[in-house]
Amino acid sequence: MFHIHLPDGAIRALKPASTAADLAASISPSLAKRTVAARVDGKLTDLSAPLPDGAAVELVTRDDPAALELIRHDLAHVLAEAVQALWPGTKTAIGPAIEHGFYYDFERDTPFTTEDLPAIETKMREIIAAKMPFTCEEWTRDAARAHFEAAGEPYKLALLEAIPEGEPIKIYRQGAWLDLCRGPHMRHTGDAGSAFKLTRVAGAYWRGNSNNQMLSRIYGVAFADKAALEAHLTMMAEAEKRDHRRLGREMNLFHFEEVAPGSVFWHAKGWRLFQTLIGYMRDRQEAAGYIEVNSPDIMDRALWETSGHWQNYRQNMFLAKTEDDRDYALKPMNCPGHMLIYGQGVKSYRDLPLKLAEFGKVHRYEPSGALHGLLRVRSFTQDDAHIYCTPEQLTEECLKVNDLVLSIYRDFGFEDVRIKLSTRPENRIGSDESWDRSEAALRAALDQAGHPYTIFEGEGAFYGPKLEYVLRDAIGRDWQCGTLQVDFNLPERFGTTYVAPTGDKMVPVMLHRALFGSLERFTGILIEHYAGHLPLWLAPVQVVVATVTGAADDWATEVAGALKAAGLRVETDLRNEKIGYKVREHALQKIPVQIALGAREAEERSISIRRHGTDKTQSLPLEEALQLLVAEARVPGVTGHSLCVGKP
RNA sequence: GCUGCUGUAGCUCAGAGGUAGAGCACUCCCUUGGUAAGGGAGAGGUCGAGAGUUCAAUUCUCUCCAGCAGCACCA
Repeated sequence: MFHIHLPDGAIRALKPASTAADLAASISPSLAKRTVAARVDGKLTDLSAPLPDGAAVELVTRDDPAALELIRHDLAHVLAEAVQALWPGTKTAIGPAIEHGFYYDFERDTPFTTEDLPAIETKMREIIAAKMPFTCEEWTRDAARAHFEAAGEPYKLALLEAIPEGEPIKIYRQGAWLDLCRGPHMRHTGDAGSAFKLTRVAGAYWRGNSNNQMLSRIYGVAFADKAALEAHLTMMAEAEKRDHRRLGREMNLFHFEEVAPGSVFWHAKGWRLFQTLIGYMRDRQEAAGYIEVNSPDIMDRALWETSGHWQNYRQNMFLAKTEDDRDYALKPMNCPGHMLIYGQGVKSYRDLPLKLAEFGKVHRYEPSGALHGLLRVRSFTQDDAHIYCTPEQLTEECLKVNDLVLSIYRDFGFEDVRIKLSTRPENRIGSDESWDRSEAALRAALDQAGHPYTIFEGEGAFYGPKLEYVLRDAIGRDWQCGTLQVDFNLPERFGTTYVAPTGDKMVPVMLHRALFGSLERFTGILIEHYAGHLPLWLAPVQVVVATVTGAADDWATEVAGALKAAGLRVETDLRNEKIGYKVREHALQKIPVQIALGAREAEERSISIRRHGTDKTQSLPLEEALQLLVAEARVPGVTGHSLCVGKP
């Protein structure tokens, strides 16, 4: 007899070679109607595939989260059929489901434009309405090769050749159209539903390799139902509202110019935010035993040859040749400078771990297409530090960095942090043995910390493996910020040593680490994370004191003076405008606290306070408000009382 | 860097082969007004840069620069 195990533990007897569709039908007609696929022994499969005897089968209905991937993948096929119906001869490459939707890559003499999308979408809806059944066939390699050769589909042929010998070659049909595909698919094109939208066209390299042919990619978003699609589109609109490039302009924080692509012009308010972050980090690092140093921006080629940057990183460096024909380079990293600072004087094991920190501005010639507001620039300030320690101290130092970085992110409300471990890349310096040790040290620290992590093979820096800290913002987007890298190579290249207890000269291990990563980037992330509504301690202007009438000018000046004396960042607005006008303007500037003063307040020596994001006002004595605001404006972290006033 | 798109006033955007417009912002005047836009007047642009076609180019063509989306790369 033929048995199937159901998720609730029940065992069901069916006729041999039954399919999941038969199983659903045997349970109930309504279930059969809603079921679009099955999970057989944990793996998603077609409803029409024969079940193995004794399999654990879970029926997947269309509203199952697992069906979402099928919806998106089905739509990719529908998209390809629509495109080939509209433009016969278009070559197809690959079309997977992705986060939020799907895409398909095509090759065509003239790439698609957004004007083509409505027609394609209409065609897709026709194909969906036709409810063409998806059927799976297994072909021989020769048959498949013959078919795709005849069809003029070189990318399919390449994909076919990449399928290992012995694996089945599956063809999915929907009506007259077919595709080489691993599957699974739902019952018919109608199951894909109508909650989708083609969003954009873009170029994409065949197989993701920039040496390959550029294909034309069409993207779509898709969800199980209209509500989810709407929610996603709303979320996209929300992300656009938070765009730091737009908020940066509106809030007068920074701007960019054509003469300096990828370099920030910080306005007074943006710079204050930037410096507040530096002040905060300086406090946290000082408490963690770091000492701050500073190294030159431009250094001779010889240094970069010693460090290996000249050989391995030159295409990313800004070079400077002087009148006397000497080659300099703007530093793309701070580490070589720190090597020279370490190298001054003899270091003892008693000096270790030595933690040199620098808010160094580095320049990297990034590809033009990579630039993106503050998030990807060509000159940026790192909260960089290099920790020199003994091999015995290595794991503990990694752990300390890990604790520090997570604690710092928490101060900004980033609780959800993922860690990536990137191992040795092809283009690298140093022996395999030192790479073994470096990678092992990072693993050991992570295991001890008990924090889960994901390994990315071959993605380390050329001098060492690295941890990367990815944090998730208020609307669920991921941002890569901090990094921790182990380096056995640079100390060797620079001949760096310390005197061990035995009196022998030993080579220290070095850690590179940055917690914000790039101050520019982190500022941009914060703007988006907070949607411009910065917490009081970060807001460049914390309080605006605005008058209702000229009669309150003196009182407003006095109030502002008292707030300033208490260390708050305050501006006054005594303009000849109505209070509603002033309130609106400062609300648009996302000023956290507005204080409105009229004849009444001047008379009572009180203040009327209004918090950003509300339309409520509260009347308070000045003293009380002062205490409240000062407490709220306190910088989190170690000293807890620094307001960064007058800090560099 | 690659593919596609875009570049007109501080911002958001119209516009046409015959040397430019709107709203907001800005300046000035009137208004002293109680929590998201009071009224009036005014000023403001080598139409991203260079070349070409044309009697004439901001408009058409080409090259470059920058930006946007994606790819690739990356903090």
